[in-house]
Amino acid sequence: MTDTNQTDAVPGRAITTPRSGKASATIYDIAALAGVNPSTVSRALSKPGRVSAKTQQKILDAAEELNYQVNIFARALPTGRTQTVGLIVSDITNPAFFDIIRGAETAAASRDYTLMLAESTESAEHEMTAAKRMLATVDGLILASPRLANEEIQELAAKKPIVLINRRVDGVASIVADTETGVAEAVRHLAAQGHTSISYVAGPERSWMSARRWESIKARCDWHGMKLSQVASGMPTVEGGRRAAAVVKDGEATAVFCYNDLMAIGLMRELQGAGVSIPEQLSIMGFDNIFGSDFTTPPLSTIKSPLHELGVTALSRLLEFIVPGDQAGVVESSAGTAAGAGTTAPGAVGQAGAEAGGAAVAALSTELVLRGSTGAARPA
Amino acid sequence: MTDTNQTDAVPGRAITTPRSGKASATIYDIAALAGVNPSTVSRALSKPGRVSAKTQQKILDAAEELNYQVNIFARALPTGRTQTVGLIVSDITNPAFFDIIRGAETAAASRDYTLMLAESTESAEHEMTAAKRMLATVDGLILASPRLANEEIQELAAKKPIVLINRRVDGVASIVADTETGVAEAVRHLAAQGHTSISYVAGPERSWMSARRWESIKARCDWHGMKLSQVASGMPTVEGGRRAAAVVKDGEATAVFCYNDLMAIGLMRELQGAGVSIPEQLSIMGFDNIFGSDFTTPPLSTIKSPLHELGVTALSRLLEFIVPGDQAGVVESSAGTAAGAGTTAPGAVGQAGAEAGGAAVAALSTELVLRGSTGAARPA
DNA sequence: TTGTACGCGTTATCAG
DNA sequence: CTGATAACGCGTACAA
Repeated sequence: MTDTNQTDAVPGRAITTPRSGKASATIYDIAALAGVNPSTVSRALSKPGRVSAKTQQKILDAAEELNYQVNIFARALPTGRTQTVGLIVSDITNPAFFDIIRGAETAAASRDYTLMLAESTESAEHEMTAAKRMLATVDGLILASPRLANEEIQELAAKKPIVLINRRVDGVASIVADTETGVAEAVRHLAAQGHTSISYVAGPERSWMSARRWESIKARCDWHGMKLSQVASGMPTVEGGRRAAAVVKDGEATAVFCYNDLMAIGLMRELQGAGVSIPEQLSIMGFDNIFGSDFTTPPLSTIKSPLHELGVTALSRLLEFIVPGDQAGVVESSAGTAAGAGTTAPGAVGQAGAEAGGAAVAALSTELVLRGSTGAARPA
Repeated sequence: MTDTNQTDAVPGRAITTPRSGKASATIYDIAALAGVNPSTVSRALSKPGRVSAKTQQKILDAAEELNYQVNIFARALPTGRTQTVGLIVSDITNPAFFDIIRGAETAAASRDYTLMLAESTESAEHEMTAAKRMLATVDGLILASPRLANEEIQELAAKKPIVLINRRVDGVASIVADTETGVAEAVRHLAAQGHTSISYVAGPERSWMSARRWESIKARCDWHGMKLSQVASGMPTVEGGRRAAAVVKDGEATAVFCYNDLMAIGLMRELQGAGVSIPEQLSIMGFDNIFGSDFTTPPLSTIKSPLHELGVTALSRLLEFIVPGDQAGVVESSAGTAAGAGTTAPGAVGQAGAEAGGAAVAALSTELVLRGSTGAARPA
């Protein structure tokens, strides 16, 4: 049987489009069934304990029988809570994000929150549009590597709780991986291999993280007395990396850091296509350790980012703002710092920044992953 | 300055947690400002045209001034519409899905819908949980490669509009890529290279698409008089592919199809690790053409799926159910088939399946991408 | 502990 | 064409 049409199922049977899937049960229905008042039902279901054990049971049974399900919109109206959080990433197709996404999604699901996803396609404008749309619906928002200006982010943060990933903005909560450790290892390794001149292929201009990585590398190179230069900047994609190949090839550096793995892969492949052999003639180091970075030949040396943890942590942090009460969901129990920003009043000026539990920090640090794309420096 | 703490921003300034971001304007506010009745405002804003031009203008101006924004929850209460659709994928970290996700997200955003994302982590149970949670919130749902049983899917479809990707279930709308063309090309190619015995590494038991691909391959092999056997089945991941290596190695087949690229990559790498050279001793063919499939050595030959289009099309189709009115958003203008399932009454039995515009079909077909992992059959 | 009554922001159904 | 008014489903002071 040929099977070409892509739209429909078995012929003869129409696709069922439930116009009005029988109106699901309300607390009124269950109140009637249990012989109590709707408000009692509401109490029993939302704050267990403020109702007698037997009525509680009756209500629960009735709810079960009618397989009741709260109407979150009706609930959202009086409370403003939606049990939903948003996540905006700059590029869904960048594998670096899907670990973040999964981390956030998993953490959200485990706390009975639902995740809304949007992407900005590397555009500040799109990002703002998506953010605004989401803000109407969501209890809080996570911005991963946002391209927005600081003021725009603060503006958003004034409306709903916001947590940033890999970005710092005054007055806004943020989770950022510590680049220092990984970079220190990486530069030390390169130095040991005889490299003395390094270059950095930067990411987008608006990328806070790209600047941050540059700074870290710069600091370590200075320390080792190595020369560092930025040779280019472009889209954080494979194509962006390819575009940088020409400049890199003409440079004198014997090793190059790329803003991320995507660029590193693009750069490497383009260079190889032009006849330069990696790592004999040039060492290449990426960032993030994304899916596929070990598929290349040679496999990519890179600085691994705690992507998954970034997502999980950001979500936990966001939920702390939204539900100041519970401490659940945080995997590592940080030292002892109990009071977070959650308990401080709206405009309170507390020193919430002081807490940096040892465990949590370790979990968010970067780490060198040595593979085949780096090696000894070519003779001068 | 050392930069180790991952949680907070600049010291001295507390993180702002807007308890009550100034209650945004309601239609009452704008009614007062425009000197009309709230209900008139509602009309003017929701169904333009049913109000006089001048009051319309006054209202629009007032709304602009107060930068009014509908409260979607309040709206959802009477109407049931949320301007939100859900997408559930089986594995967020599978690159095959992110093109689908992006396609759906983009299409949704362009129609002013927001996308909710969840994953089932290859578990039917998780999938059901996620689906139920979403059902309460969304106007419709897309299930990409669901692991649910047919009855469960029909059960869901009875409540809200649902569109399946790469899965067929009686009575439920679905978008599936046509495997035939790509497979035909692939098998023909293998036959020309002298292969006479092929094997198939299957995906999960519950994967409808895995069975479908097997059938397509089987049909073509029969046609060419080639021998085909299924050697294994497992998780559709790199690891799953690795696990199949042992069995494949002992088999007599000189070429192997894998359920997807992830498995193909895993299989290839494991085999190479065991000393077998690809494609000299064994040809490997993947499915989907995911990100990274061209990074391997040799680069993977594969059958490309129209991932992005799958996402876009599924979303458009879903919206046709939700908003039967508009035809926008469909990129390719199909031949002439105007009437869709949208106009049929709830329980109507129409032959909605007959329409299969030429353009749309072509866009969803698969295609052979020949790279280095396939070659001439090894001598018997 | 439980019932009463009202508000949340919109849409929808009536009259006028 | 426009103005009242009643839902929509739930939370919650307040009273009993």
